[in-house]
Order: sequence, then C-alpha cells, then structure tokens
Amino acid sequence: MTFLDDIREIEKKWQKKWQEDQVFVNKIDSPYPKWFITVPYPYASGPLHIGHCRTYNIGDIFARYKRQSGYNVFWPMAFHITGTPVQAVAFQIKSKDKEVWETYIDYVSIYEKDPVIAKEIVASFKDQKNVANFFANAIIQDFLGMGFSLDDTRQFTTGDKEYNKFIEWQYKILNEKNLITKGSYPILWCINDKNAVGEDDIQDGDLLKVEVSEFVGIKFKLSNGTFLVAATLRPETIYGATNVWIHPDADYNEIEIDGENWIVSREAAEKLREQEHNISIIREIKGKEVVNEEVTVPITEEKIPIYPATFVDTDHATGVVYSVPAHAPYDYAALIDLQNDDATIEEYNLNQERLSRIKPISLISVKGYGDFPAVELCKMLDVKSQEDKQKLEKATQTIYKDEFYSGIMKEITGKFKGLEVEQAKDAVTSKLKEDNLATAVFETSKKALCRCGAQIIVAVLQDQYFLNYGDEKWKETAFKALNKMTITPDKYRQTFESTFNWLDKRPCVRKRGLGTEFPMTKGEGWIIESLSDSVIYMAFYTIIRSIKENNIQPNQLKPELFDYIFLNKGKMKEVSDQTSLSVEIIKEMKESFEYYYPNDLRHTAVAHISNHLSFAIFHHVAIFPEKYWLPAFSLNEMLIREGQKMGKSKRNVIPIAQIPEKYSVDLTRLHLASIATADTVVDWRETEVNFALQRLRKFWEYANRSVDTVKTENLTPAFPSRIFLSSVKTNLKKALKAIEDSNIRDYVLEGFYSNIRAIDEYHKIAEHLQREERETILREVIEQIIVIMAPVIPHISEELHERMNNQGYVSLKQFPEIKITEQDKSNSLQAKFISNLLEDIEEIVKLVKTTPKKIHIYINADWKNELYRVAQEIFENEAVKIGKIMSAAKESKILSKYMKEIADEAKQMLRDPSIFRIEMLSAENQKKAIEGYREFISRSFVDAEVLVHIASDKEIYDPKNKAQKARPMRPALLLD
RNA sequence: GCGGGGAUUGCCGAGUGGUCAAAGGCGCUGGACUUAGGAUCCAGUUCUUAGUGAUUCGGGAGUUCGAAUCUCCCUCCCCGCACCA
Repeated sequence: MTFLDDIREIEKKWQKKWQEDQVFVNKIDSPYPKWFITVPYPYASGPLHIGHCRTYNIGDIFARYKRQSGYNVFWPMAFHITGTPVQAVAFQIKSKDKEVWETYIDYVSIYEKDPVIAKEIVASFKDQKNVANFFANAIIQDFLGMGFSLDDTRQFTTGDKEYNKFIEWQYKILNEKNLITKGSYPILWCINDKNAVGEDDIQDGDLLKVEVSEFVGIKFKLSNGTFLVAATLRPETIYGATNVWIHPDADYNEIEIDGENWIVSREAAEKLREQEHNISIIREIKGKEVVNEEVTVPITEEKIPIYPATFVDTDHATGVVYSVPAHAPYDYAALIDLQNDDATIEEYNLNQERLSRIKPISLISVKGYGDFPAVELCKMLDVKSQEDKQKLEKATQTIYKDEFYSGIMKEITGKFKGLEVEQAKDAVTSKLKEDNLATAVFETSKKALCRCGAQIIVAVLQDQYFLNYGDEKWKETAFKALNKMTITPDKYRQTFESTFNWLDKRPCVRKRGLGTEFPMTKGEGWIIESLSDSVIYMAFYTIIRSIKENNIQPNQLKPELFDYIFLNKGKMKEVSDQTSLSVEIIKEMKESFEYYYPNDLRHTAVAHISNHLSFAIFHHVAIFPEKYWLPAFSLNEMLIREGQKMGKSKRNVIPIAQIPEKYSVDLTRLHLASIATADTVVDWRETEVNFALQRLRKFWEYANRSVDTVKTENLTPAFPSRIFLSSVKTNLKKALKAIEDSNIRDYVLEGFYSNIRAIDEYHKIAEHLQREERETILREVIEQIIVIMAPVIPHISEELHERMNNQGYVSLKQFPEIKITEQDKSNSLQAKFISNLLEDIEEIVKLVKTTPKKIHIYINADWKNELYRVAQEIFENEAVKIGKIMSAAKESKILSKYMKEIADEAKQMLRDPSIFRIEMLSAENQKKAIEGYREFISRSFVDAEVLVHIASDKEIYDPKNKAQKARPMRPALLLD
C-alpha cells in the first residue's frame, strides 16, 4: 500500500462518517453564533472541473475555519439550471448533434463506467429535466467527495416550482418599487428563427464578437418629396456633404414607412421592418434610376446630386451613403475615381461640369491636419482608387479617432461651431431628429450568421421590460451598501464601482431558455432572465427545508407569505389563512430566515463581479431591509493547467470526480490552497503537485511516529526545544492571523510548510537531547498542527486525531489560542541570530576550503549595542549624520570613553542605514544563544571546537585583531 | 475607445519604504545514500570576496538617510464593456 492508497481510503472513511453523523447539517439551536457562507451554486449542465474546485475549496476552508473558531456555520448548496444551457443540451441531444453527443458521452462516462448505461443516460438527456437532475446529483457527489463541509439538506434547483414562486415574488417587489421599466430595445436577431440570439447562437460568435451599432439615417429629400435615406456614424459631417452615393446596379425599394416615402436598399427595407417600423413596399427600383437626380441636404438646404458608386454595400445599414470627401477617405477616393471615369460619366449622363466642380468641404479642424484630412491621408498612404480597401480602412479609422477626440467644428457648421466633435455628433443628431430629418437605423457591427444558417440582423423589440439599474436612487443605495461591505481582496472593490457606474437598464425578460415566467405578461412566453435567479436566492436556503419537510405546495407560497417572512409585513394569522399553512410552520420559516440572514460571506470567482455579484447587491438593497444586506464578498481568480486555459476543446480538463483517484483529496486541497494568492491566476502543474505530495507524506510520517508517544509531564525543555516551540508557535500564530485576514495561502505556508521545516530543523538540532524530551515536544507540536490545519487537510487530520486517541471530530474542535510571549520573541531573535551566524561561518569555511579545528566567535562589546541604540533613537526623528552620532556619544557616559572607535564605527553605520532598525541581543544574550547551540554548531563543522569571546573581555585570544570588528548581532569570526 | 489590473532573478510565484540578492516551489548542476526510486537528504544556481562588497526586480526620470515597494513619463501584456451564464 502506498501512502496515496492509504490516504484515499482514509478520505472515504471520514466522508462516510461525516455523512452518517450529519456533522455539517446545520441546526438553529447552537450555543455558537451563526455564520452563513455561500458559494454560488454551480450550473448543472455538465461536470465541474478542478478550476471550479479552487473556488469551492476556498469556500470550504473558510467554512471549516469558522466552524473551528466558535461559529455555527451554515453552508448550503443548490443548483442553477435556468437560462439557455440546459435547454440547449437537451435540444442538441434530441437533434442528434454528433459533437454534443460525444461530449456528453465523455461527461457521463466520468461517473458511469458501463458504456451501454452511459449511452442510455445521454439519450435520456433529450428531456432537459434529466440533464439537470443527472448533473446536479453528480456535482453534489463531487463536492462531498472533496470533503466539503456542506449542509446537503437544503438542495433545490432554480427550475423547482417552489423556487419559481420565490422569483415571482422578487419581481413583484421590484415592480412595486418601480424598478422595472418598459421600452424598446435593439438586439441581435435571427431572421429565420424570429428570435433573439446570443453569442452561442452565432456562427463563430465567440470570435466575431458581433455588436449592435446605431447609425443615423439622414433623410435627403428628392424633388418629388420622397426621401433618400443615407446612413452614417458621423452625422456631424452633414455640413460637408457634396453628393449622395448609390449603387447603380443594386435593388432598392421605395417604401412607405411611418407615413413617409423612403428609398432604401431592398435588404434595408427588410431590416427596418424588424426595427419598430411599419413598412409597405411601393415599388422596386434599381439604384441607377435615381442617379443624377438632386436631393436637398437637411439643415444646410443645399442641393446635391446623386452619383453612382460600386463601393456602396446595400446590405449595410440603408444601402445609401452621403459623401464627405474632406473627412472621409472612401468618399474622396470615390469622387476622384468618378471625376476621371469618362465611361461612367457617359453611361449615366452625368453633368461633367458640375461633377468637376465638386470639391471637398472642410468642416472640422483637427490638430496635425490641414483643412482636408481625408485628402491628406489618401495622398500620404498613396491610395490609388476606391478599391484600395485596406489603406482606405486604415485611413478611415485614423481620421475617425483623431477627429472624434480632438476635432473642433468650424464656422461653416453654424451654431455647432466650436463644439468638440464628440459633442457635436450628439447635438447634430438631436437637431436632425427634432426636425424629423433623421431616424435611428441599427445594424450589426459585423456580418454574421446564425447557427441555423440565416442572417443575423438587428431587431428592435417593443415593450421590452428592463431592470432599471440606472435608477439614481437605486444606484445610490447600492453604492451605500458596497461602501459598507468587506471585499476581499479589496482591489476588486474598484471593479464593483466601475460596474455600478456603467450599469443601466438591463433587459430582464427573454423569449428563450428555462426559467420563471414573467408575472406581468402571463401567457406571452416571456421568461425572467436567469441572472435574477442568482441574486437573492441565498434567502431561499433558509426556508427550503421547511418547505420540503412540510410538503408545502407551490401555490401555498403566496407573495404574502414571503412578505411576512422576509420583510416582516402583514400578520401571521392572516398569512396562515391565505396560505392554509399552520402558524407554527410560518413561524419556523420566519425564525429560520431571521436567524441565518444576512449571508455573512459570499465567495466566488472574480469573473462574476460585473454581473451576478453586482446584481446581488442591487437586488438586496431593493428588497431587504438594511440589516439583511450582504456584508462581505471574497473572490478568487481562475485556474489554468500547465500554462493553458482549460477548455473542453483543449481536452485538458480535470473533472472533480477524478481528483480523488488521480491525486487524493487532501493533497489537492493542500496544493490548491497554497499554490498562489487568491488574486492570482493559478497554474496547475503536475511537477509542482509532487512537492505538496512529498510534504504531505512527510507530515504523515512525522505524525504517525508520534501516535504512540506518551508525553512526559513536567518537562523543562532544553534550549533547542524552547527555540523550536517558539518558532512553531510563531508560525501558527501567523497562520491564524492569515486565515483571519482570508489569506489562505499564507495560512497554509505558515501553518503547514513552515512548521514541517521547523520540525526538520528540530530533528537536527535536538539530536543530542533526551528521547523523551524530543518525542514529547514533537507530539505536542504535531497535535496543534493537526487541529489548526484541519480546514485544509480535514481527512488526514481526522485520522491522526483519532489515532492519537483524541475524542470527537477534529472538524468540530476549536482552535487553541496561541499567545506569543516576550520570551518567544526573544527566542525567535536568538534563532535568527544563530542561523545568520551559521551562514557566515559556512561562507568562510567555503572560501577557506579547509576544515577548521577551532571556531573563534567574537561578540561585540556592549558599548556597541549602546551606540546602535543611540543611533536608532536619533534616527527615529531625523536623518542620521556622523556629527549627530558623535555629539550624542560624547554626552553618553558609556560611550564617551570610546570616541575614537566610534568615529570609525559611525562611518560604517552610515553605509548601511538598515542597521538603524535591527533588533539586538545584548552581548551576554548573544553568548548564551551560541552556547545553547554550541553542540549543534560544533557538529555542523566536523566537531570543530567552538570558542566564544566577548570583545570587552580581557585577555582574549585574538591574533588577527578580529574582535573589534564585531557588531551587534554580527559577531566576528576566526577559523583556525 | 472607456474602465480596471499587471510586468519580480531560467520558469511559476511571494514580497507594497529598511535584516531584500529578494520566501517557497519547479527546473538545472554537483554530492550523499543505495531494499536503484523518475524516492529521500545536502549543497549550488548575478558577479566578486577569509565574509559584513558591486549590479539587479519591463525602460527612463524623480522623492528619500534608504525603493522591487512611493511619484511622473514611456513600452508591453491581460480582463470587463450587458441580454451570456
């Protein structure tokens, strides 16, 4: 049996015991104050992996730490199944998507070894309920298999009817508080499915990053009153319009839209239909039919011609653009092309004289450019024609950026003169819209296709419901809550703040996915978006057990009941009548909520800050009274493996279910906890896991050696033992301080690794001590480590705790109080002193390259301590100068005798100002420390004789005059 | 673009004004041991030196008795920007 086999068995043994004894099932009646921690429930559409494990592991360490620090810890778990993923899996299994099938066979095979059964299970996933059930069950087993100290009696899923009632209630409250608004909203839309699409629905959606762009459609009036609508992102350039471009050979429609007649491309007409417009097509025309006609430019009232241009894309916005050759490189290039293109001029019978008269009109002045930036850039980049797309694209980008950020509107723009382009853009748009000369036209930022193959366009949904996170009062209150919260690590507070700042109206209902039906539009197929399922559900944990135990029906979970439990509104008797629930049950639920809430700590991954964690704060302040607001969040970064992000496509995922077999649970927990701080992306590397394994094994061996030790009473520990005890105490104290500050890494480093090193060290320095003493000391230390490290390596700790004949679960055992005394501090200082001394000796030995027979150690005379002390005193208030030291020394009774030496010494001191901060031992104590370790020092250097001298002693052996070089904490050395 | 985070010695990663040439791990080199294991232990891993010295923490400038740590500028990298959980 190897070590790992051993501890794997031990892990199973203790998990079973914890389950049987319901060690972590929480009860209200406890002598300890409650502490309620949540880690967001996982999404049950697939197995979790070691990356998720990092987050839950930290949650568990917090929970176990608090449990061993005098709290009645409550850590429940549930499952998220709403939204689109679970539904999508079911759909793809049903439609026999090969890739998804294979993936899910893989997933299920993690848990079900029999391939026939695994296949049956996957087949059953055509029903979405089975997906959710299978993985919810698998994940809770994963968690318990990791030794997480969960209360697993509170499970539910967000698809449960009872839960839906709770979410309905949430929306009822939000609506009462006027936080839900209604309006129109542009979204990405599949023209085939007639449905909203998200990144997952778009072909290569993860790479394309398609967005909604808002263009301004500007109405240029034709002589017959019909509008030719040209779309632009730069409406402020309307003052520089010289002509309109239209694709001569493409199909355009004359349409009746909202009571007007427009000409736009055929594609545009289709798109506009989805953007809140009533459209009927009057006739179809070719672009060339309007070429050469004149239109009136809005605002300027100029008459400009319509010219043909093949660069115009009819499938982009309205398929018509207006030309601003001064500021738009494409337009300039197209203009020049046309002016030189006699064939086209002839073909469309253009007025050559008029065409040649067209010159760029400058309307923006921008630093670093002349009047016509587009002309300049085209020349600079040597643009040959409008087909020079790459160069033109680059020129366009450059000008757009430069003009947007540093452009100023010129005289020609009338009342907009002097405005920055950034502002003029909005001002001109408003003006145009006011005069009904412009309208918003939405287009996708990139051309994209739905997975179904159809084109994706932008549609405008009417009567869309929003959560109005932009509501001033709401935001203000959320900020107030945030300011009172503890965020760990605190650097993420800024991320919250910036999220809060940009949060605005957010659509809160969907047509796709699983979830709670939106109560205000029953029957219309609107589902509450699934993030609302993750924001106040922590409160639901406090009552779910009562609901299940009492078999309460969903229809009994009326808003009045929730109002009473959560908001203390209404009367118990009335609620009892309304719900047909006994007052006892209602009372029990209310007491449970009031006992557990608020949720003292919510721990999760950094990635969730900008969505559900922020929303959790918003929803809490909107719904609950202040005393139930969230007090604290803690965050951790993600985990990668061997330098690579984990992903199913990379096939480098370690599922949680495989951790116990692959590594062992405690090993994984230990390594995850110590590998990096929470705010660092952790890299899981096999070669480094090995280190944790070796240390764990070493600890296991050390501890098992102590199992049978009978402690010797009334022991007076020798010097090395005292030093050892102090150093372990100091380490443990640091560990406790670290975990108190939520710093799990330091907790493990100090509490575990540093102590193992201390034990190693002790084995060396205590070799000559009596066996009883060594064993007693070691046993004492190991027992302490077991208790304090139990949150990280609970299984091994339980086993050792038991083997050492201790009663009860170590998981429930309270941490000892560790007090660091002055003596401990002095011991640590001595240990440090000795280790520096050893290093110095070693260094010299190495340089000398011979083995010394005698080691003379010269400790400084005490007056040097006094000199340092005086210098340190001066240093506290001002910069230290030689003169200052000298004059202070002159005044000191002790020092005035040594003025000559002090002059040299002071020069030395100034070279290294750090010595003004060192802690010192008196000459006598330095000597004592060395003597306490004499044997060890001697042994370390092939039994050389160790001789200690104090510089001030008379008649010391000092042939090389070393003694005077000794400084406090830094003895001089002579090796013979 | 806006907002945020970051750059540490071969690698990962600690470290926010002073025992910092910089923890710990990995890797590499040498040695010990030898039930020969991809185990364990020890030493080394910027240069220099019978020690207490020099140059280092993306680049440059500054503040300070003292800077990896503070300030400013520059370069580069990462993340978020919503209907996606």
